[in-house]
This record gives sequence, C-alpha cells and structure tokens, in this order.
Amino acid sequence: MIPLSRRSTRKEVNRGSWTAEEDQKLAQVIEIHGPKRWKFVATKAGLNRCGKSCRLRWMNYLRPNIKRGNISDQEEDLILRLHRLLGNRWSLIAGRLPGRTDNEIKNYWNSHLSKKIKQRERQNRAVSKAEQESSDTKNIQIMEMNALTIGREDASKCEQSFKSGFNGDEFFDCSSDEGPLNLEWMNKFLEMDESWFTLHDI
DNA sequence: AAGTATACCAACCGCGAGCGC
DNA sequence: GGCGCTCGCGGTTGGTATACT
Repeated sequence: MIPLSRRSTRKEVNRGSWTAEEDQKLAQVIEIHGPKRWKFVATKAGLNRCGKSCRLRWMNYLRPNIKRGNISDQEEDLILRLHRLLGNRWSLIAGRLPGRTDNEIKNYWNSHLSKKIKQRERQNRAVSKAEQESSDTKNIQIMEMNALTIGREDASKCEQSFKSGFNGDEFFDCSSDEGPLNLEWMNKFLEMDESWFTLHDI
C-alpha cells in the first residue's frame, strides 16, 4: 500500500513508493533507450511519474552493480576519511565506493557516522576538560603555596590573573603604573625542593 | 501486550549548472 | 544574452521496522 503522505497529492503524477511493476517497466525502457532523457523515459514507460523520480529510482535502486546490504568496516573507514577530505560531497564520496549510491552513503552518514563522530568529540572534550582542570588545580595550588611562603600580595595577583585568563605579557608588564612586579618569590619558587611537589601530590 | 521512542532509508524538494535554441 | 529544459546534487521528510519501557 502506498503511504498516505506519498500518494499523489497532485493528479498529474504518481508519488510514493515504487511497485515491482513500475520498476520492471522502467528497467525495460532504459534497456532500450539508455539512462538519459528521463522525461522521455518516464513517458515511454507509461509511468505516471516525473523524470526526476525515474532517475532517482534507477540511480539508487535499479541500476546494475548496486551493492546492497551492510557497509563494511573498510568502506566505513573510507567514508570517514573521504568526508574529512571532501565534506558533504556525497556523489564524490560514492564515486570512490563501487556499487554504493550517494543517497545510501548520505543516509549511512546521517544515521550512523555523524552520531559516532559527535560521541567521539564529546569524549575528546571531556578528556581535555579533565586535563585542563587538573592542570589548573596544580597551578592554583602552586600559587597558593607561594602566597603562604613568600609574598602573599604578588601571589594573589598571579592567581587572579590566572583565573581570569592568564596573559603573560599583561602579567609581566613593567610599564604599568604599579611598576614591575616583585618576582623574587618566583626565584625562590624555582629553587624549591622537588620533595615539596611529592608532598603535595603535584 | 500496548504504547512510545528511536533508527533506518526510500523518496521528495529546491536549487544551481550545463546545454541547446 | 535570455530563456526553457534537463540533469545532478545535497538537504529534508515521513513511513516502517525495531527496541525499549
């Protein structure tokens, strides 16, 4: 049964799913006249379909050498690599995969691969966020330690600057009204014993 | 078993390019 | 150059199948 939404809404042409009979008629005409002049083919086949619809049916379903069924791992890998290279150029990608149609690859991408990629991106983001947070925590701990052991004022300035997006040029700007920061604490910091890091699990 | 959500995929639509007149 | 036609492409729709609750 032809689905409601794909039944003819305009009286001129059939729409919706193709029947076996229609497929057969179309294939017969194409065998004689070739897969071109689709409007002519549609008329010649006695199909109440537009040329466009006939072309699509032939290209995606009736054409010989069409490979149907599951996309292999190798094909999937190739699609991924080609998509990275070409973007949504489905016909070009399909051209590199014998027997596969652009529509099939597009569908496969939209239903499988795009999700896989999104999932992978989410994982990558989570990993880099965790790494960033861990690195931030370590840096803040170092600064807190400095505040306790050396110049509290300078270290707190450093921490503040770090939290609001560290900018080296700004932080070490000697032209400011305040004059150059007292970097003595940093020298002391650089001289610190490695054991402190172990002690603080950094 | 029934209802709902999600996945899959065939087909449609709109647009732009190419071609002949 | 302008127009109409055909073709091909990519995005979208919506029916069906399957999974889940």
